Amino acid sequence: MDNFQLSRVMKQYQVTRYTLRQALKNLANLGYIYQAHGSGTFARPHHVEGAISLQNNVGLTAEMARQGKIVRQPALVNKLCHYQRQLLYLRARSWRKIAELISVIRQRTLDDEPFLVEHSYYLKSMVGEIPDSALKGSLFAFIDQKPGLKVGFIDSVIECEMITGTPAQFFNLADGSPSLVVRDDSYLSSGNYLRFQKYFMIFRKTKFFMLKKMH
Amino acid sequence: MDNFQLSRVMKQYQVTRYTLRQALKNLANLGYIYQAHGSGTFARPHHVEGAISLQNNVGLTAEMARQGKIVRQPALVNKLCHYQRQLLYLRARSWRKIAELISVIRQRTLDDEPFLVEHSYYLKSMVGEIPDSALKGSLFAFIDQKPGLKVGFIDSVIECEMITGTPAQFFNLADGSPSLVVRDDSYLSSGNYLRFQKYFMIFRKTKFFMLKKMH
DNA sequence: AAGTGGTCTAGACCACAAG
DNA sequence: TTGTGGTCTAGACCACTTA
Repeated sequence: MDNFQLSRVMKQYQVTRYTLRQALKNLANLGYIYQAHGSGTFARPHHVEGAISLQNNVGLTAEMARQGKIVRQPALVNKLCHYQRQLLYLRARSWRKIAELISVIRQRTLDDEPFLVEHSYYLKSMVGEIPDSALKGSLFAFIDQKPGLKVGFIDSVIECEMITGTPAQFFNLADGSPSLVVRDDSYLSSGNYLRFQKYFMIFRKTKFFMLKKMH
Repeated sequence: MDNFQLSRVMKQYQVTRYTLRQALKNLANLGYIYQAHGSGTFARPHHVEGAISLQNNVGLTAEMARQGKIVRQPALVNKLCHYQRQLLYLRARSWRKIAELISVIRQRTLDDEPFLVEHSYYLKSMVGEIPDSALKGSLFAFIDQKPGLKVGFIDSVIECEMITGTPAQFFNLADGSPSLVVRDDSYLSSGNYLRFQKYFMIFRKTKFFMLKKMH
């Protein structure tokens, strides 16, 4: 008579079925478990080795750290960081007016080998000035700590591009080599536009993972 | 006094807030609307032009058709379809035993130009024999119609690979050209393994889109 | 028949945003 | 203060799987 699992867990954690199902659904959407109608809820084998989950919300560094790999911003790179204001046409969705942007270019290594080049463009009206300490450390933490700057959702576009110039040099690749490119548009919880980013990733070391549930 | 929107919609469709919120959440997860805590629910501008949503569940053909583009399996390609049994080591997650597979190779065009090459490997114990009519038409429809073969979820891995041989020839590209590659592992609603697929996509015409919500 | 997942009603409290 | 989104309790019915 101890085999009804749901009731047991409900009692154990003192929650209703609704709450428990919300939690399980979140795990299912991330691919950690699956729910089979009529038979039960089951654990799933671990994810693809070395792949970056497109559904994670912990950031790239933490995502790779979970797999025992280290993403780092090498010391030499700090010299290359740009910190400048730009007056640009920002074309993001139906958003088409002149805005003052702050651009940041950073490079990162994976286990001390070249991994990605990140170009970020922040709306200055949103973030204000960015201190050097934030540039060298975690820009994510700097944004997150500012009141009213909670990122709500991000549009991502993934494609393959030929690279030249600085990214190619950082990767030790010839001009015209392919690269996986991710273009992100970040919005606040309020729906307001915050920034866009472009990640150039070294294609031989980059795999993206995602789970698709068929309604 | 007509400005309370949620109550109005609840009355209009005769549903409770729970049901309405489930529906809105589904739309939000697909990126069609966003919900801002305290202010309301808003429509979002249309998606990136020409991009393939990784979260769609309508199949590639319907996805592109929604954007006015036509994915087709050209007549000449049917001659190239393989239909053979193979005895292979199938390495899918913790699944590692000898299984009889049915392999299908198909090519597709986008607006009558080369677009992708699809390699599929079905567990014969699941699908049985596949008639020629299904190969030439919609394999998706054939699977879906068989009782007990409802696809529940799919693991996808996206990367960039150099291609040679048949895919390169179909794309009119030189050997060693880059290609976007998607590897899918499909599972039934019951959690049982069904098939794996590999899509080689012409990189200049391929963009993937997805929305990431930060809990 | 029993236990499960999927869906729904009805009602409640909190946090947040805007007038 | 009002209306919103986010979360939760309590209870219900249906569809599905398994014994």
